[in-house]
Amino acid sequence: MTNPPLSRKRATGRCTLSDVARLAGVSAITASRALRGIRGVDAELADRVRAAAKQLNYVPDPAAQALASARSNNVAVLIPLLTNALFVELLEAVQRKLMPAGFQTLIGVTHYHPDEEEALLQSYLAHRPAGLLVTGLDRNESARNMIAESGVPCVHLMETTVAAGMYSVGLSQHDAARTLTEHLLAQGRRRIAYVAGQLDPRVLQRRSGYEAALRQAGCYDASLEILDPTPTSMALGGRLFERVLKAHPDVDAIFFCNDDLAQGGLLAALRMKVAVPGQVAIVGFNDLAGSDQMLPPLTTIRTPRAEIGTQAASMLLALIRGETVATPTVDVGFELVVRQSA
Amino acid sequence: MTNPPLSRKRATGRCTLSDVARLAGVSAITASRALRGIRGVDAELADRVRAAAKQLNYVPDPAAQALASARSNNVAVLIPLLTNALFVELLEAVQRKLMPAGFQTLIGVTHYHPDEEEALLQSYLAHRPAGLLVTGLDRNESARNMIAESGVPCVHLMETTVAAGMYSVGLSQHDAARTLTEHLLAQGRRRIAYVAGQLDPRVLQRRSGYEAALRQAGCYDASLEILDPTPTSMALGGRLFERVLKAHPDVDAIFFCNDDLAQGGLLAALRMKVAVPGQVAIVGFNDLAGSDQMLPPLTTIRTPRAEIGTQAASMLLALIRGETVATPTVDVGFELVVRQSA
DNA sequence: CTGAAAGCGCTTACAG
DNA sequence: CTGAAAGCGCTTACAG
Repeated sequence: MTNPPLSRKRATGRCTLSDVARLAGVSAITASRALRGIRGVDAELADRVRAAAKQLNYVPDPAAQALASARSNNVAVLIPLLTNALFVELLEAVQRKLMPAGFQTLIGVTHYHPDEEEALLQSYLAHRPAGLLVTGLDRNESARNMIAESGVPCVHLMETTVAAGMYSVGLSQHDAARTLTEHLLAQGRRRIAYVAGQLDPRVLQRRSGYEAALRQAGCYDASLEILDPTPTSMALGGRLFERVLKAHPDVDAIFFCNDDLAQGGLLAALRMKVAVPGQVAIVGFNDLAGSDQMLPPLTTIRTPRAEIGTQAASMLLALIRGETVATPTVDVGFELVVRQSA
Repeated sequence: MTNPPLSRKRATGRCTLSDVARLAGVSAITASRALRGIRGVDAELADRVRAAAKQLNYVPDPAAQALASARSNNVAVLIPLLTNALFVELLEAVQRKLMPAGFQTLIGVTHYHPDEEEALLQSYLAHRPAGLLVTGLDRNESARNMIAESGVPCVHLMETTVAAGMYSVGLSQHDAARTLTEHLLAQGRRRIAYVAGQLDPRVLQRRSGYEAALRQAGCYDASLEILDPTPTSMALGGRLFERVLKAHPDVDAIFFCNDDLAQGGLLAALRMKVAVPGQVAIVGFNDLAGSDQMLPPLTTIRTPRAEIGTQAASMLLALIRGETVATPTVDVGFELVVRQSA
C-alpha cells in the first residue's frame, strides 16, 4: 500500500475554507461570507459554518485574504525610537485599541532617519496595510508622496499643526514648553538654560516655546541654549548639567528637553552638592517613569501619550471604515506637574 | 471617448511581475527567478530584468509571494513587555540582524499572559512566518504544541536549559544571581534580603540562585524574601525598600531582582537617609540605563541582551536556511559589575 | 439568499 | 537555460 503520488499537489496541509464549507455543506463563498459576518447569509447556514470552522480549528490565510481582497488587517506604525519610554507607552495604547478591532500592528523604528523611514514605508506599503500611523510631520517629499499615493489612511502622531487633508493627534510642544518656562519665570528665575539632546523637531519646537517665554520676559540669552545632537540619556543629562554650571555659574534654572536628561541632571546635582531648587531649579519634559521618585521629585510637563495612541487609533479606525472625521486635528493638551525641583 | 469597461478587471493598479517581464522581454517565471537571484538565469537576461524592475519601481507583493511559496519573510518575535528596557534592547539587536537578511519582524507583546501569548502565536503562525523567536521556556502545552506542529524554526531567548530538539540563547539566571549573592557575602553581609516584583520564571530562577548561595553560607532566611507580583518600577522599589527596612531593621544588604527596583531603592535610601552601602548594601540585576548614574552607582549583573538578540537571530537564520546548528544552546554568560552600592 | 467562475500576483513542478 | 500550465487560498463580480 503506497501513498498515491503527491507530486502534483501543493497543498500546505492546513485546513482551508473549502474544508470548512464542505463540512458545513455549503459553498466556499457562503462560508467566506458567514465567517466574515456579511449580512444576507441564512442564519442557520451561518451557524453551521461557524461550527465547522471551530471544529476544524480553521484560521484564514492572511496572505490569501490580502491577495484576493487587496486589503490586509495590518496597520503599520512608524516611531523614531523604542528606547524612549514615551513611544513605548504610545504604542501600547495603539495596540490596545487596534487589536480588539481585528488589526495587527507592524512596528517600524526609524531611528530619526529619513532614509530608514522611507525604506520602512516602502516595505510596509507593499503589504497593503489598512492604515498608517506615523510620528510627527517631518519627512522628506518622497516619503510624503508615497503615503499620499498609496491612498492608505494615515494619522500623524504627537503634533497638531497639519495641512489640509491630513490627520493628526498630538499636542502643542511649543505651548507646553512655554507654559513650563513661564512657571520658572513665575518662581523668579531669570537665567534659564535650555538643555537638549536628540534634536528632533519636537525638541526644537519646545526650544522655540522656551525662547518665546523668555523673550517676552526680556531675559532670553541664546548662549544659554545647549543643543547636543546625541540621543538623550541620564548619563548625558549629568554631563550637560556639569557643563552648563561650569560655563554659566550664574544659571538659576535648567529646562531639560526630556525627563531622562533631567533625572541625570538631578543626580549630578546631588553628586556635586548643588542645591535644587535652592541654587538651580530643574524641570524636565514628558513625566517619564521615575521622575516622581527623584530627589527632589521632578517638576515637568505630563504629555498624555496613552491618550494620543488611543485617539489616533480611533481616528484611524474611522478612516479605515470610510467615515468622515469631523475634527482631523485633535489636541490632547498637556499638564504642568509641579513637584519640588522647581 | 469613454474608457473601456473595467468592471471585469480587479487589477490593483500596482506594477506587477508581468509588467517587469514584458518590459524585459522575458517570461514572468524568468523575471521571478532573476529577481530572486536564482542561479541558472542568463546573466544578460537577469540584467535586463533587474533594470526593468528598477525602471518600473517594482515591489513584489508579499501576499502573493507568501501564498505561492507557502513561506513569508516575516519573523515573529514574542516578548513579555515593551516597558522593560531589557527587551527593547534585545529587540533592536534582533532587528539589526534580521532586516539586512531580508526579514521583517512581527513584534508581539504577551504581558506575561499565557493566553495572550497563545493568541499571538495563533495569529502569527497563520502568517506562515519563516521563523519564531520567543522569550523563555515557560508556556502552556497548547502553545508548545502549536510551535512544534507548525514546523517553523524557533529559538528561545534569555534562558539556557532546553529540551532535545529545542534551540536557545541566554544565560543562567540562577548562576548570575548566585555570583551576585556571593559578592555580598564576600563583603561580610549576612542578612541579605531578596526583593522582587513581576514574578516571572527568570525572577524566580534568580531567587533560587540567591537561596543556594545563602544556604551554602548558612544564612538563608526565607522571611527575607519579599516577592511582589506587581510589575517592577522605581516607585515599587522605593516602597519595597521602606517595607523591608521597617520589617527587618537588621537587614544589611538587599538584592533587587531588577535594576529599576534597585534604582528606586537607592533613591528611597537617600530620602530616608539610610547609608548605602554603610548600613545597607544594594545590588540590582541587568545593568539598565541610569544605574551607573545613581548615588552611589549601582552594583549589578550585566546581562548581554544585545548579544542574545544577535546570536539568537543568527541561529534562527541558520535554521531557516536549513542548516544544522551545532550548538543548539548558547550561553552568553554575564558580568558582575561592582560599583559603589555594594 | 446562494453559488460557479474568474482572478488577485506570485511560485512550483514539469517539460523541453 | 527558459517557459506554459497549474495552483496557493481566498474574495470579487456576476448571475440566478
